[in-house]
Amino acid sequence: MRQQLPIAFYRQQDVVAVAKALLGKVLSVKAKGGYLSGRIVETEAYNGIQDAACHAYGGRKTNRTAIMYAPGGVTYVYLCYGIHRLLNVITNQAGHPDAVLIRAIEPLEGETAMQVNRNHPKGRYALTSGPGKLSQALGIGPAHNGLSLVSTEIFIADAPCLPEAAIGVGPRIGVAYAGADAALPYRFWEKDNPWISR
DNA sequence: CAGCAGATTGACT
DNA sequence: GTCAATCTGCTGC
Repeated sequence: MRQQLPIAFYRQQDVVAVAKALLGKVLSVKAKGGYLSGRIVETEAYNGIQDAACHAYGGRKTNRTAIMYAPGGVTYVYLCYGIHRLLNVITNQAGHPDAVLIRAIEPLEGETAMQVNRNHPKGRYALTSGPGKLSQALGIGPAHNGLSLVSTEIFIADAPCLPEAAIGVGPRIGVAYAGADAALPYRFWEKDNPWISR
């Protein structure tokens, strides 16, 4: 197993740089019978209080989003549409509610267990190719909200950054309501990887 | 307190 | 292509 990313990685101030750097790294979650893990192949950056697409836009703070104001290096698991859980990584210093949404991974360890979690084996690439799908596949739930990423429960292992030429860049998904901020190129993915979302 | 929309997905026309 | 599922939180009465 590779080494965990240090806490300093998450506390960088440029959330966009962190979102790009996370591509190719390996997300691991402890589960019954061992770890479930996968390469991160798609991310989105949410740039704190100045980003209209971010839950903490304008300094909003609720029970749900309070964890975003913690120092970087913890998880933020958000329940979307009352059904789907979206896994975020909180970045930057305390009081700066920046986050990186993990949108898709490529399974490495425990793919069979992920299929059991998903209970919907319709096509191999449907397993983890979306933020709600990957959370379900990894068994991520409310109990995973606010956990430290420097732990044995859930962590991200280091790996070489992708070459610039292998990274696709574009606007984020599902944030059309955010006005001008919806067009920002804050979504990153590994080109030609079949596990990215649609 | 009611109504509504949302960082999604899967089933159906 | 459309639409429902179902919880959080914002807006307005």
